[in-house]
Amino acid sequence: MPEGPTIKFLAQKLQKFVGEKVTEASGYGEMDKSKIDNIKLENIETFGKNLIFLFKDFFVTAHFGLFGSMKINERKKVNASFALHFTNDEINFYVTRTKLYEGKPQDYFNFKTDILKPEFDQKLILETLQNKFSKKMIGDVLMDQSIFTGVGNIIRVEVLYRSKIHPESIVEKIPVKKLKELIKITAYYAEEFLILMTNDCVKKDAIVYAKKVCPIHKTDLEIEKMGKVKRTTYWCKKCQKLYN
DNA sequence: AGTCATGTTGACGA
DNA sequence: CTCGTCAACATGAC
Repeated sequence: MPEGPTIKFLAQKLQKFVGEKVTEASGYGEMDKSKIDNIKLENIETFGKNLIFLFKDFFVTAHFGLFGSMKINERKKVNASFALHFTNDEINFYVTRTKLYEGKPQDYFNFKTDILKPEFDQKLILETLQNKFSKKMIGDVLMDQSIFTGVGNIIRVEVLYRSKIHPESIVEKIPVKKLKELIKITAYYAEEFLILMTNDCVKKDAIVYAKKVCPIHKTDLEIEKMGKVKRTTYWCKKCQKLYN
């Protein structure tokens, strides 16, 4: 269900709970929930595909994996893996993995890599690509959460098409100008994705993801589980140049 | 009904 | 030790 923008969308929906008192937490997940006991929810934010609930001295991350979902004041038939209870409300999470951390998110996460944060640092991303990922295929690197935090398969496929870069291109062979363009387009498309979320148009408005034909050339798209990520990748070999 | 998926982790063996 | 492979995940859309 989630890529970074999906999680940010959920975080926005939950803002009304900020400042409220959490009476208790429940769920079959293994995380120790004893500290969440009549405590104020200080803030809700995100890091990539993690939803973050901040309390005074600690915080909890919630990750949806592939099947995760969330309901506000509604329950599904199956038990929740995690739930936050308020005096009159509850937030239920299904198939969601949670983890509790002491301290602040900034102690653990570098917001400069998060494609949806104002702190997203395009120059840092370019340097990291050149220094640590130069021999790798760009289609693989885009899915790496340590450098493109929040990118999922839809974003990966769409930004490669929009940048006209073949997914199997090797990072060091791609002209710097093209790499910069790719990074910029990734941040831009992440914002677009978030807007499309509100109208449920992400898949409908995707250009190549889960499509069959390139809209420019009217020719069949390549559809393959490429690289190490082995995720279904859609590309047009006429539009997207292979640098290798 | 079978298949496939917006994701990650941990087990296992080479 | 490190890498590839595979399953698992109270799932859900087509």
